[in-house]
Amino acid sequence: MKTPPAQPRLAPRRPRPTTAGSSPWGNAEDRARERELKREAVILAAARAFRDRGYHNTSLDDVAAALNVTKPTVYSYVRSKEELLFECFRAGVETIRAAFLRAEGLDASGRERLLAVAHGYAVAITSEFGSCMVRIEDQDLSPAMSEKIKAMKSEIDQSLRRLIREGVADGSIRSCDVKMTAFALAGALNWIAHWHRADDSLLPDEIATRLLDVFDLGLAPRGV
Amino acid sequence: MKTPPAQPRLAPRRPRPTTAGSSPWGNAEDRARERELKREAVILAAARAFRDRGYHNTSLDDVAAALNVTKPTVYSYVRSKEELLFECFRAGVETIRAAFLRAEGLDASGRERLLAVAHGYAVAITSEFGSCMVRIEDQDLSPAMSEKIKAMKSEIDQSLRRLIREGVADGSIRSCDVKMTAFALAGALNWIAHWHRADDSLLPDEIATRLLDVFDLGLAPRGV
DNA sequence: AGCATGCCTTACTCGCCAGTAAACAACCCC
DNA sequence: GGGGTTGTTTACTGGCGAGTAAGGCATGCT
Repeated sequence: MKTPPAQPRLAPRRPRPTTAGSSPWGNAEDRARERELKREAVILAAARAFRDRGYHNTSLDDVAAALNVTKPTVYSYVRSKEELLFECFRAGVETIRAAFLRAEGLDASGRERLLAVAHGYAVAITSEFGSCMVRIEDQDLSPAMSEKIKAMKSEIDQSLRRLIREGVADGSIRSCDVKMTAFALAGALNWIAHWHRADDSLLPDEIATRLLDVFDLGLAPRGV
Repeated sequence: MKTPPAQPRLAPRRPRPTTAGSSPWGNAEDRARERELKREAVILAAARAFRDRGYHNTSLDDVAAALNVTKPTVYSYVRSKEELLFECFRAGVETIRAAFLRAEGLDASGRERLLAVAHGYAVAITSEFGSCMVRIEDQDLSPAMSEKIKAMKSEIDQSLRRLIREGVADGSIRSCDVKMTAFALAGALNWIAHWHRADDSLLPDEIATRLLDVFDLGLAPRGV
């Protein structure tokens, strides 16, 4: 790794702060903001690397290189590789949680809300954080972190089951094994991360619609 | 790791060959057979460890310890850790391929054959090799091995799609996006490996039936 | 100017683990 | 009972990568 001082090493300090020098206004919080942006960039770069090469096949040197910085710089934004993985997971969960919040407020039948959630879920999985999240195995984290992750996964699972139960209750979903149906749906959705490529010919929206088609009909009561 | 010669270290050479000493019959092939059994035991132990703790969190010392032997012994049955992973994958694929062979000969509609395959698939995933196989990421293997694995995965995918197409052709499956439907089904099935535990209250057969229920109805033509 | 403060760098340490060398023990057949 | 063979052990090497220490360089305040 002999890199004589060639290469215009990006970010040798930003040339000037975002708010021009004319503003003597306390830019301490300006800097905190910039720091947060950089932290997010680190997490995004990690998510991409973890998704493409896997957690264990990615060294923090790789992540740093993708950002044109060196490893200790990465360590100034996260405490450990594990924290980095956890943040990727959290970001992925956040996009899915958003799908729930969006659809749960809808004034529609249980089945319609479930499918709206699933649609948003599917789209989320095609994103960088979403696909990274699905691949994360809790065995790779310390017991403490692992518990947190399991709790978040469980929360999503429980929300799915609740929606299904509500659909069954209001008659928009035929009677079924709620747990298994939730697993089947979550499996079909999560699995997207294993075959979807960014250069796919289908848009995420189209993927979601076609993938969920079989569930749409499979969940509806007979004769509808 | 100071282990003074205590502990009754299993398998300090089997006390006597399977065929008693009375048989002077060439036991060269008897030994080859025994060797093959041991090799399979190594692969099974690896599959269990990989499934429980993940490939990267499992050292060959771990695998050896599970067999009450030491690492070099493991190396006398496989060339490398990668080969071990590949053999686990192959064993998993084999059980699934068997499900295809069993169901494809059936004299039934495309949908019935598809669901029979899926049922066998689901049961296979609950097995040690099946669940291990699903978790294997091809990023963890050398390019050569990775290609082999991708080819095998693709073969399974193509077989699923073919069954779906046949079902559509004979009218037992409603018109649908074949590729997406195959992905949805494969996802629901593969995902079993991520939630199923050996001590599950449901038998694999029951799991398969209930999980596939939504597909059964979702694939059937309307009004059937 | 000159001190303080972040930020980023080069240059390490240290543990883990895949893979290997060589010795050692049991078996087999003559 | 020796010599070959096979299976297993103890005891190593070598590299990779997570994490750290310490210095340097720009900015910015006074």
